[in-house]
Amino acid sequence: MSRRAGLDKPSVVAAAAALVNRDGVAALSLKRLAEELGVQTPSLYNHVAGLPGLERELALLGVQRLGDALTAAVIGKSGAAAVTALLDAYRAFVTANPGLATYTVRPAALDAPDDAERIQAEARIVQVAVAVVASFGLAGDDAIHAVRALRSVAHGFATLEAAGGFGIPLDLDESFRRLTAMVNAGLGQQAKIQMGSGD
Amino acid sequence: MSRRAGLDKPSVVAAAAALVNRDGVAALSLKRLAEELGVQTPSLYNHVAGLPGLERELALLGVQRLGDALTAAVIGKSGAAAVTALLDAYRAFVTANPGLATYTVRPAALDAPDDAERIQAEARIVQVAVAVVASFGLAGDDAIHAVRALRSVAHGFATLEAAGGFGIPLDLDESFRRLTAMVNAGLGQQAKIQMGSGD
DNA sequence: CTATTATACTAATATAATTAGTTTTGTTCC
DNA sequence: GGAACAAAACTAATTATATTAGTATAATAG
Repeated sequence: MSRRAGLDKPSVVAAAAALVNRDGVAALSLKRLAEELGVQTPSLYNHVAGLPGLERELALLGVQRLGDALTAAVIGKSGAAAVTALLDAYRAFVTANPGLATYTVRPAALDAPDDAERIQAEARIVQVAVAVVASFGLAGDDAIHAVRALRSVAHGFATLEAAGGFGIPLDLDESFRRLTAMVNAGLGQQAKIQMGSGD
Repeated sequence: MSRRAGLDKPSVVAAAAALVNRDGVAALSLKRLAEELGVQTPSLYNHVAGLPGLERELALLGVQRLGDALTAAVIGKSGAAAVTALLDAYRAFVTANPGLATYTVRPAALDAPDDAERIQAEARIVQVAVAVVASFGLAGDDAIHAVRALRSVAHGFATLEAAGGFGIPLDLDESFRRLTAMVNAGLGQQAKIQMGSGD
């Protein structure tokens, strides 16, 4: 039994992510995390800058992983297929990482305007979404409005689902399919209007 | 300067609600709340059952106020006008009460299945939403799917907006108008399908 | 006016975050 | 292989908060 636990920043952050995904963000404490890692609480300060620093790392990890998932989901797709894949991937990410997903909501720009790494990771997600709506024929302000709609729908449904907010025993997949269809129809309508205005 | 601060449960909960709306739910502590009320921390235990009890009261207050707002918004309306009013009222509530709204997400049934007061307040909101989609011509499972869509859209947009999640300087009201129009179009489509299946 | 209750208090305990300073382990360089 | 260095863990101590127990005082009912 060596005195070295063999920790480093990634392993500490990964353990914290597992903790918040399992027991919720309210359950995160350095004490508890240290116990799970078989180490004394102050030892964690060798790897993360206290609780605020750990939360920053969780936010970065969450945004990066979400960006990876969304990017992978839409590769080679366009139009309605891309929108459907994007929404499904967002929902799947939140379902699989309910704790981590919580940290992806508040933009870095508000609390840490100098955190280029986080801001860049967030920008990548917006870029993916913009590309998806572009493949639908939307550009400019229309594209931004459309991205906001996509994000609202995906975030709203997935967050409520993860929080256990849909109590009635009726197929959630079907609810999400219908919501996705509604979004695709709405974006198609928008795209038609936009093309018409180009004359 | 009397020794009595004149507190009671409603005033303590109201002060806590103001605190979380102003500074966020993470800023809520009995210490801080007691300071704002000009009292020592343990005195709060005469009015609420510690921090967990206070959070329960905030959840109840939030769900009741949200129910009031939604009910008032849709009185005398039906169809698309009712849906629009419902979504607008939800968004306005979250904007005006970002902290309190946080406590309305997780259903009481999960943590406190015996808390009849909270569960009833939550049921009232569902009833209002069901009535709105019924006025649109939706019933049964279709109504439940529609209510989930409404809630996802409203919750998603309003939560992201309140969290400052929409960074790009483009009119948020216009984004919400388009999202609302999309929902109304989608529900209208659903209603048409449902009527057709009745033959 | 007295008895009762409610409200606020002080004192004490427990848990968690954080800082400071120390020890031990692993690595690098000669 | 041994010395020097850096990294990672530790112990000890401080601070902040929640909570409980027990006490005193103000408001109120009879």
